[in-house]
Amino acid sequence: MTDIAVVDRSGDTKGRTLIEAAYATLRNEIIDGTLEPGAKLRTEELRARYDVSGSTIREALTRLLGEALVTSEGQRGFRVAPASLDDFRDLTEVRKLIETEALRQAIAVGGEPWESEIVAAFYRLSKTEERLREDPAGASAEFEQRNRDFHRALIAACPSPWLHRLHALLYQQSERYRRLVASKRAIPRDVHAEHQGIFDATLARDSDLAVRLAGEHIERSVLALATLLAARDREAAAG
Amino acid sequence: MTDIAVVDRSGDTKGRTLIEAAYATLRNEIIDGTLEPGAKLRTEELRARYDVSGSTIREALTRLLGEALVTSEGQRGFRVAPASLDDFRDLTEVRKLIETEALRQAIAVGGEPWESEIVAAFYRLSKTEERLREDPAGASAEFEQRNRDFHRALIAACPSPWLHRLHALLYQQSERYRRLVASKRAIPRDVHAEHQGIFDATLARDSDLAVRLAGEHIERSVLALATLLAARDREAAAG
DNA sequence: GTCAACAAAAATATCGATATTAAACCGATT
DNA sequence: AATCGGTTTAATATCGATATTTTTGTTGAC
Repeated sequence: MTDIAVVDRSGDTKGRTLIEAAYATLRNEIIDGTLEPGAKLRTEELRARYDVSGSTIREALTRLLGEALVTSEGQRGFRVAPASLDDFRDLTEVRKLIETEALRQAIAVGGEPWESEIVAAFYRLSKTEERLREDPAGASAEFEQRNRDFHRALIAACPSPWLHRLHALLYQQSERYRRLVASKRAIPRDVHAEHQGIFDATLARDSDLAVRLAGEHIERSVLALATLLAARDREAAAG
Repeated sequence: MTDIAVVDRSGDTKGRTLIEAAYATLRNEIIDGTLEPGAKLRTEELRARYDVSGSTIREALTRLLGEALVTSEGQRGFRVAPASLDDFRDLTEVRKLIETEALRQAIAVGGEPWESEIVAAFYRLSKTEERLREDPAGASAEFEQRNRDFHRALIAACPSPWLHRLHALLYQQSERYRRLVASKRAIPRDVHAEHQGIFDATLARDSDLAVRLAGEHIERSVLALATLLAARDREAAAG
């Protein structure tokens, strides 16, 4: 006679089913770095932490397998997917390919509702960027959310479900790396100006320019991480 | 030591763990059409059929979720992913994008080992194509295998793990549609000639031509399915 | 000291049963 | 006839325990 008759909906962990809840929590913790790349994911430990059964955890982990956020080897359990600069470089190139194609298609067919959604998303993002300048730590989660919304709004009019699916997959992957950079206060970038450029070009229906700017925007994040890691290596060597 | 722990499991239904075995079998049955698009996947039924426990089936199904071969809705269980001409059209466009990019990169950096693997794969494929002409039903599984091997060999030298991953995902999806066409005896296509063209252009390192031919090759399968479905609709209307 | 063989110990994979939820049914009411 | 409520039935989601496999640790030989 345990007490859980109604699914506990505490915190950011939404999901009507227990598996979905565990899945969402786990995913967040992997993306925001709480669970570090390569870390072993013991079912017993997680089971205790989330207060659910082993099979429930197992199924949540299996889902993350499909999103390449965890790996699983034979009879040796699960781990958080490893992260490396090489992987990020590769990921970024492919994301650029997908995202720019989606953007091009969106610009080609998007109508007024699409445009106004972009305007709204850009406005919200800009507001959060201001807040971020005052309170870098506090507004960070909100910034990630709105950044994602803005990028999604840009390509929302792209008619290809598969492009959207792949984009979601790749974006999520890169979000993990981005947070790593953000948490370690990397070189300051004028992200707002970059967004503004993409925004203007998109609404002006200038495909080539929008695609070019978006591509550069995506690439810059790699540069940021590479610089960060290089600096860390130097520190490690010196200290 | 970089580890891509994704087991190859191409084709066969064996696997070290029961879950993997169930997963492989299920996947094959979905791809080859034994389990029809949209069909309900009751755990109890599958449990009995494969003689394993419910959770085992459940986990196998969850894996297929990540490959978009099954869908799952809230508390309403699993189904085989639906198939439609629209989906196939979309899928094909995106696959073209990925596969041609991978091919371009492979041609740019591939060395002699890559070339010789292509020659070997092309030879094997050609042999099977001959056999297929005599025994259309019997050699079909082998043809699928070798066709896949050939396409994979073409892009094997592409250095991007993410492109390979996406390609595998999309290729698998389209394989399901292709088998549908094959089983219904569609309009005859000179697939061999198409393969020959891609083969020649690739070994000649003519990126633009190879990419163009590969793109057309991929597109033709859509045409085949569209024609087939149109014919079926006419029959249904008439009969 | 290194290695191998083997015995605990830990972790994973798998099971069968139970609790929860959605679907099917069915009669009463408008 | 169609719709609404409540009841039964079927299916799913979840659990806790067991069977297997991997990892760890120890001892004895070389």
